[in-house]
Amino acid sequence: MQTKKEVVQKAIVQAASKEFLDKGFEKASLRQIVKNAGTTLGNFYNYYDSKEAVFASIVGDAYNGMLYLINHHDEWERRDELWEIQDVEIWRRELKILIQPLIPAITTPFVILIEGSAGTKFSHAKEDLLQILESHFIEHMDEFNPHYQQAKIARVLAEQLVYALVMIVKNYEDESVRHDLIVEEILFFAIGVMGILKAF
Amino acid sequence: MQTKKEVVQKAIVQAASKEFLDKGFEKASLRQIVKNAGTTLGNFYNYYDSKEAVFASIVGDAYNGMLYLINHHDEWERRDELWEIQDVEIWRRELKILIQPLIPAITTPFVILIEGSAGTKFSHAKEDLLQILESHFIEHMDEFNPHYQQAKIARVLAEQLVYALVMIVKNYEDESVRHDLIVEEILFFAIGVMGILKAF
Amino acid sequence: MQTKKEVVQKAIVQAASKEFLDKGFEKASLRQIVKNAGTTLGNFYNYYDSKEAVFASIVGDAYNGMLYLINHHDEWERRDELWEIQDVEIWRRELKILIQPLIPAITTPFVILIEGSAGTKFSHAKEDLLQILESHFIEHMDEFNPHYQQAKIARVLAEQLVYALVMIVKNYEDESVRHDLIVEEILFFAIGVMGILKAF
Amino acid sequence: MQTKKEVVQKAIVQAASKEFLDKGFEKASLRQIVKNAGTTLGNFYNYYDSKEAVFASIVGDAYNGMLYLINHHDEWERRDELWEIQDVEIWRRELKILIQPLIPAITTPFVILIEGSAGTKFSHAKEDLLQILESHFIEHMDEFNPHYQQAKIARVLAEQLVYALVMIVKNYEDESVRHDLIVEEILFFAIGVMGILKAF
DNA sequence: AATGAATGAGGGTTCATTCAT
DNA sequence: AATGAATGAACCCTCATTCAT
Repeated sequence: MQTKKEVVQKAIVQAASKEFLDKGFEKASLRQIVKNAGTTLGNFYNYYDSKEAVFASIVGDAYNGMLYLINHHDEWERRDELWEIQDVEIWRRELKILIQPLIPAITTPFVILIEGSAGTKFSHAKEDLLQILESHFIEHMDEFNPHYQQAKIARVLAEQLVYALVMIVKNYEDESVRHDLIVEEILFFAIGVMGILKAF
Repeated sequence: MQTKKEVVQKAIVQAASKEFLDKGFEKASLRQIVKNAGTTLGNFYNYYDSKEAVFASIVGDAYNGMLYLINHHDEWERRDELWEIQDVEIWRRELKILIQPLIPAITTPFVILIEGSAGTKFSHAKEDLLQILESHFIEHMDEFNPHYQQAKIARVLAEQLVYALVMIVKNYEDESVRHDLIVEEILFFAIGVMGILKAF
Repeated sequence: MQTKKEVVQKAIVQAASKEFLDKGFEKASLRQIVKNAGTTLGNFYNYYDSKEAVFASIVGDAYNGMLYLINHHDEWERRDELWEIQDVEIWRRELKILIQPLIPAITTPFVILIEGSAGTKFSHAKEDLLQILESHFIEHMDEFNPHYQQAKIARVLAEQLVYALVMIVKNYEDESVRHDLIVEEILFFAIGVMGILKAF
Repeated sequence: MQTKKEVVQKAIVQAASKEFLDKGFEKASLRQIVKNAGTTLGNFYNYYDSKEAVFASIVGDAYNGMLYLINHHDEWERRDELWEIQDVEIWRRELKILIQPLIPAITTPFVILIEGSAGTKFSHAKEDLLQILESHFIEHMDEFNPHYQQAKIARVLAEQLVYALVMIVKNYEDESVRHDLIVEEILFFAIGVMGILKAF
């Protein structure tokens, strides 16, 4: 029946999510997944066509969300007046609102997509995100201080920002905790970037 | 005899380093390593007892160095007066010197140890480093501002600092470039942390 | 009820026939059959007990017909006077009539039986037919020329005659085309056999 | 050692040849092959990269030989004067010589190539051969009797000629027996074709 | 009559490791 | 010191069939 099917399907998705999160797509074992889901290997294929199919079903939305963000990155926050503000508390307050629409995207599937998609058709996702962030940073850094010497750091910053988001999701499950930490992370990030770009 | 042996051994270590760096211990293929090293599977075992043995020989020094740093972390730089300085350029200059002894530790074996040791007896190394950093951060943050609310960010900061160092090594081979970027990263990091802790 | 059942059953038989014809019994996929029949795996077993059962229902009549022909092969055409005729056109005309009763037997189920029954209880059918034909040929050849040296060719001739009929059915769907080609084939066959048996 | 390796390799090739001959590429089971070869599945991959690789090593020469014959088919026998000869015994004698160079090509690997290559990169081989034969036949038939009505039989004839060669190899292992039967088959074939084309 | 979830055996393939030579 | 054949477990996937609903 429908009911039973959904139960097993959810069990598979949950077990698969954990496995993909822990080991990534390639090292993930279907045998382990179905064992944890309480079903059998053969039965798995009544629900998904392949290991990659269940992966896609898990990260699909996160991927499309990311694509949307990337394709609309020119509409990202242009709250340039913020950069003049010196009061961190005001920053916090503003960021908390600014970040709001991003929160639903920063979830376990997003982490799996970024960290565990090697060997799948999504393997380029992480690089796509990093490149858009890197060029975004370089652009901002150049606006802010065209004489800055260490433009190469942009790549490293992009990687660590993405990684920070990933780690927040991995370490903390509570949504409001995640929200606070993402705000704090971006605050930290913005201040750090500004700091290395100008005296203060 | 001795000479030839060393040549092969070096070839194995080099090929294995590249493989471990690219794929991590578990995904690394011994067949690929010996092929790139120009020897055979059987002969590999004349040099190392196992896949893990060659891994250990590669990351061993980095691990011990890391252990030393961890065990002597109470002797870490306490240039507290720096925190009063507002001029970023002075920070840069001082950090460049301060960082100097750390540079030799931030190498490919270190990256392999941190990123690729899952499945080996070194798998706890990353966590050990992260915990010492995390508690170190918490300590400093508490000194700096005992009223700060988001202590949980310490964990995330620790992870991203380590990750940033890893990325610098992975993305840039030139040593002086690495040095500059590490300085810049730590500068960015310090400013960011200070920023979220207090108004400025 | 009855009506619906027959519709489904016919759909199954039709889809199965195509699948068995294309791939033979063993390579045929039940999943493919039910998909093409517009029903489900489970429902298939309300109509047939097994993959082999539907196979049997398809080839059963062809098999019994073949059995009948084999068991009554001593009553086969003995139009011995034909062998004296030299005019091919007369042969054609006579064969066209002689072949008539055979035509309804040379159909898709017959082809499936001969070509696709490996792995079923009908797997011996092809061999049975070949043996009767072979001994039939040997008998005729011996009558015709007792000094002929290559009696072993009888086996090969039997196989290729059967195969030719199979190919005619497989390649041409139009019944009158089939009829013409069967006549031509048997004509070709008879002339060839006579040819290698004697000068003419 | 080399010796041992060759023994196993030969055992694999022999067992695989039998399996491919009996079941064709797709239905052939590697597990069955290695069992009959007296080795293990894992070890098989020390000798061949894949199931298809061992298949290719078996049929490769036969395929190249066939390609050569196809590409040089315009140089095939043009012993047109033979067609005027009425004495079958002379035909036999001439064919025996004419066929000689073809014999080494008509072997077990050839049979596997023609009958068992579905699912491999050689799957088109049979069709290639059939098409060249069919057009060859049509050409000759048209020369011989431009008014002949049943040109469609050319396809059927091509298929049964190839099949006859396959059956000769499958049924008889002795080389001289094969030679005699191939001669007889082609003799039968030529006479049959001539017969349906003209009165005699 | 119909669904499709569940099972278990088998398919080809890759792997680190052992060992006789 | 060097070879690579041999092993056995694990990998993802497909299959015909059964059965509760």
